[in-house]
Amino acid sequence: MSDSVPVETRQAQKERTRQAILASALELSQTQGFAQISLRQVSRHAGIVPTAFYRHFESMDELGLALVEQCFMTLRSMIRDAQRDSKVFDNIIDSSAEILVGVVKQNKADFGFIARERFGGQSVVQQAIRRELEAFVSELAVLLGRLPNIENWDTEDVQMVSRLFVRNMVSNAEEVVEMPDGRPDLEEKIKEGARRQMRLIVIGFKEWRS
Amino acid sequence: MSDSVPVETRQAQKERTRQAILASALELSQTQGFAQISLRQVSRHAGIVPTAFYRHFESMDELGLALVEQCFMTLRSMIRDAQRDSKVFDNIIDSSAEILVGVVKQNKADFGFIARERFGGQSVVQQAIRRELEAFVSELAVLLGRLPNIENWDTEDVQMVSRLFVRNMVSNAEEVVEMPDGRPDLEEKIKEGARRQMRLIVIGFKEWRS
DNA sequence: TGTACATCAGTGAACGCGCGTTCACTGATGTAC
DNA sequence: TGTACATCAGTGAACGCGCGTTCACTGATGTAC
Repeated sequence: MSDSVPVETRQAQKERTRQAILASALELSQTQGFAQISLRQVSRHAGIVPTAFYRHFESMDELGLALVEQCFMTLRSMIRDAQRDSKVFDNIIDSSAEILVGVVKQNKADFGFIARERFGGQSVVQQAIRRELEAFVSELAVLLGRLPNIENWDTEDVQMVSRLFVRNMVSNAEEVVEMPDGRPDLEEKIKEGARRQMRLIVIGFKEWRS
Repeated sequence: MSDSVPVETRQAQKERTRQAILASALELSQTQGFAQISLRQVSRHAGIVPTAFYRHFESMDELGLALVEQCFMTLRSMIRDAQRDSKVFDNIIDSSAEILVGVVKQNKADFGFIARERFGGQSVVQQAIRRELEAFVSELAVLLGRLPNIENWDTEDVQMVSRLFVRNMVSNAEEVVEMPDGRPDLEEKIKEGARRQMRLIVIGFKEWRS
């Protein structure tokens, strides 16, 4: 291996730095909120000089949008996995609560970002998150519309229930994110709360329009 | 009226300035979020010099806490009025939705502050809001516990339902706050959504524990 | 393969700016006599 | 009532600091021959 053979390609090194910037921004925004962190802080944490930041993002706004995209990919993959999981068919409520709490716990940073920056963030980031959340409500509405009790509802009602579910999902995610580490008792409590809320809503389904 | 007779007492003038600071901070945080605004911006908007700020608040943190208190007073007075309103007894759901949308619309700034700073704000402000919201959930739980369907539930269940209501209240408040002015159609849609969500939860009450 | 040139991620100095906070001050309001 | 002093909300200059952004640069990686 001579000196002229690079250990890593230029492209790979650039990608590594980009990921370092994204990870730094996500970590720093956990304590302070994305809108409060500076380009210089992110760069410092990522181990580059402030001017090098511009090789990857035009501005903090653009970095924020990249983070939104990343966090919603995590959220979407959660739903995809839940759909594949056969246990979900046997017991929608319990397994949904289980999956929700588990996935959120594994991805606190991502879900925390969505919950936190949905309001209070920079307006560009806020708008992006709201757009994504609204899209997510519609996607979930399609899934819900296939369930036995709901298949004959009109579109607006299904959309409303979907919104109710997403809201509670976000709220529960917020709780898990706030949860201190190493407190399985609290985790179980949140899971139980999520289960009860969903059961309450589902019971409502049956009697709806009566 | 001689020159030596003051038009306004020193104390009254000081209170006026304090209110100007609070109002300025509330207005400025609507667009940027409280954590993003500076002591100098608030002072400028209130028509005083930055150093005069310190005559009223020790820091921006203290100003934030004062705003939290102010906003929750608005929220509590909403509930108090709702309890007094006799229409509420005839039709809890419809009149609650009506009151919620109406009051929030009249106090967009206050409710917006709570919704926005609950996450993403400075940590002191965040903590204060969460404490107040949790207290509010408990207060509402006491009221709910007196309702016919619920009076025999165990405490935790009532607390959970109360949390569900408060969450949806906050979510609906968020929607009203985001609502552009002069769109009665949107307002009606939110009101209708709130009505449906509450009805859904109330239907769940009846079948609970079945 | 070796050489000569191009690319471009990361550097480091420099800039002007708004920030929070300090300090000694001013002058209207309030009070004691 | 008038006078002399105390109080204190608001002033204005000054400070050091971190910020975003500019610019010319460096030197390893990539490419053409």
